[in-house]
Amino acid sequence: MNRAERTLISLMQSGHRMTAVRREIITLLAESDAPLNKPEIAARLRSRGLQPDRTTIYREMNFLIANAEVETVELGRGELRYELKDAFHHHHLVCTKCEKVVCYPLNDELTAVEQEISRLADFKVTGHTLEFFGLCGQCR
Amino acid sequence: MNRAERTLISLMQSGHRMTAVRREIITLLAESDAPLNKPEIAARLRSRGLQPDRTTIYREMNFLIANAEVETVELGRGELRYELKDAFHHHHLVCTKCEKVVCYPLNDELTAVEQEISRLADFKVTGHTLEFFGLCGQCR
DNA sequence: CTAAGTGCAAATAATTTGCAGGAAG
DNA sequence: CTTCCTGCAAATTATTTGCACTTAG
Repeated sequence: MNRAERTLISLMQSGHRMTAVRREIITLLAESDAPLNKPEIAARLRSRGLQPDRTTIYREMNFLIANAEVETVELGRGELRYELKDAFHHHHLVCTKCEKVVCYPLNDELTAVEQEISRLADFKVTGHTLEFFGLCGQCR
Repeated sequence: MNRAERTLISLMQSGHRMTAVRREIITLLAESDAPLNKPEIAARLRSRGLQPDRTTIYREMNFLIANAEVETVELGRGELRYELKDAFHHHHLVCTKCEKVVCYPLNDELTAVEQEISRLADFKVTGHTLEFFGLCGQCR
């Protein structure tokens, strides 16, 4: 069972309906190796024969986020990108020249830092975002 | 000489003009303890007696970024926030309940990670963004 | 004076909301 | 059948561009 199937089944088992738009958004996010923004999602739906109204995409992304199946990512351009929630926590390497994005998993390099913050700053850390910018192999 | 004055002088020494809007944006960013978005900047300019057109604010933020005096920050809401470039590299603690933001400096906790990325992923890291989310002392 | 900055209008794009009709289960 | 989903319209907000006028130096 792949990522898309797992997500589809999880939502249906929670009693949610499975519409064509919902199924295809989940599938195309599962097949993408980088987070996508809304225009990209709309374009990929079109190439799959679906042309939902923009409103539907807005509402569907909110639905998927509310149901914890999708996460947002920000890569420095003031826009939200979306990716399927994954089993493993990961970050991104963003090439500032060709804009390519690849995922990069980190384990507990930050847990010591987060504990130090809780201690020094009176702040209970529950999450973080970490993105790296630079030049990919082809662009350097 | 404070941060605002340093920025003003740096720009003028580079041959740039110092207009009222430019001076006040720099001053209010220097006085803010958290990055501001465009509506917040507009509101603070108004309370200082300036009501520039939105266009002017867009252009001025682009100018300050192009001249490396201001940086953008993204805090998970799909919008850009702006802060004066500081002498020390820092990150942010964002309270997910009251939305308060405080700065948090880190030294070289990530340099080992970045070196590992260069080695393992064929990617030359030139920068990163790191933001922490959680509950501040008053909200936990 | 002259280049840079500004306001205004216009065009475009992004986002949100309500409502009525359509579809999943 | 009943609830959820969807499209459409409308309102609001955000962003960009051109052009003529203003101002800093």
